[in-house]
Amino acid sequence: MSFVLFRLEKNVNHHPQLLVLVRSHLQDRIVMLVDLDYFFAQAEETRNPSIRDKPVVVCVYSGRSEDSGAVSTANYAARKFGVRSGMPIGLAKQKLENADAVFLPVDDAFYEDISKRIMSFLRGYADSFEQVGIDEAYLDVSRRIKGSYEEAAELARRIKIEIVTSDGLTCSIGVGPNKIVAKIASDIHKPDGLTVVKPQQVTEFFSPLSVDRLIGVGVKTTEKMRALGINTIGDLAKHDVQRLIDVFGKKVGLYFHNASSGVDNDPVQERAEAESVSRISTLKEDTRELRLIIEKTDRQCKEIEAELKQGCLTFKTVTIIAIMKNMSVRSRSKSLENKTSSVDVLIKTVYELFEKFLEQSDLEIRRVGVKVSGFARDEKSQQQLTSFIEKD
DNA sequence: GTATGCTTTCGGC
DNA sequence: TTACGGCCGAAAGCATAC
Repeated sequence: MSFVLFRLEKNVNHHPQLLVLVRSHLQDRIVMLVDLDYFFAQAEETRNPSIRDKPVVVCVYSGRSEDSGAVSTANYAARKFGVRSGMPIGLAKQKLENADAVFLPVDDAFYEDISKRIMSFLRGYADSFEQVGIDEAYLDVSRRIKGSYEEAAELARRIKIEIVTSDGLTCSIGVGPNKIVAKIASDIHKPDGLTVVKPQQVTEFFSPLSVDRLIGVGVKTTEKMRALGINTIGDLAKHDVQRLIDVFGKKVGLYFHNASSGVDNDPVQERAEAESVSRISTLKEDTRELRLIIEKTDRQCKEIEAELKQGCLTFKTVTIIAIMKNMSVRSRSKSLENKTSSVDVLIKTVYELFEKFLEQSDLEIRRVGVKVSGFARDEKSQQQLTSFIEKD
């Protein structure tokens, strides 16, 4: 994206008026990030208000034993006890001993339903719209707000009221000149926050923040940066670009450099359809027995087939995923000669990949998964579906 | 030299 | 003291094909 911008500016350098036009169009944006607070847990609170004041922990149970699985989301009452997303359920239970906590299984269909309603009216407030995951969305409101941050804040307040009124949920909103600033702004006062960062405030706002506030900076990258003496976003902004590129690679290094100064030309736009579909699940026990693995993956293949059928999609590449006893992740993939939608081909390919994989490794396997990618529309089944709908 | 495929790693939600 | 989900995408390094 920044490459396109560079070429544009280079070409219009001979035409000063055009340059101003391009620049103002790209730079004077107002972007909003709306993030539904602790979404799954809050959704559960609306369904059963009596749990509102208790610690609520929404879990993905793996089914292996009573408490095996991980925490998906916890409300703030639970977070006060140190409960975090991704944490083992058993550990969360220990932290919440005698706290009168509520543990609930995830109910994806319920959350999806709420999300769809909210996203569809949010879309109506934006010049352009980009949903991220189930509970977040960017709104480019530049045109309808005409460059006024005061009006943007007013719109944000209206949106917050509308979400509370329609679905009883609070959200946190960040407003800024681009997606990165809006995202970090939304993060700063949670829950039920509203933070507006104007262009001239970006440097002051960013400098003292820890680098891990940036999207793309997780545990590993934070460690690497710490080793380079980079702790805050301000430190990152002062660091030599070439050094960042040497350490993190060209694309990521440049991204860190620009992001740290609050520079981001990434447009707000609807995301494309998914490029892969996968299923992964935990085995009853760790094993190296092909039969037990295939029992699980056969079901996964059938689920994947059903999902692809809805979009009339064929696939080209099959990947198997194995999470070993020690939690290390392994994968193997194969690209087929021809695109297909056949579940039999999928099942057979998965079998062969796992058979070969087992010969190459000697650790027991804990979780297994199947992924397909390289999609294309299957025109034949699309026509059948269309004529079926027309007849109806 | 370029395009594509395969595998791994990292990170977001 | 341990404990441990299920998705998704981006990118890099390497191998191979053309």
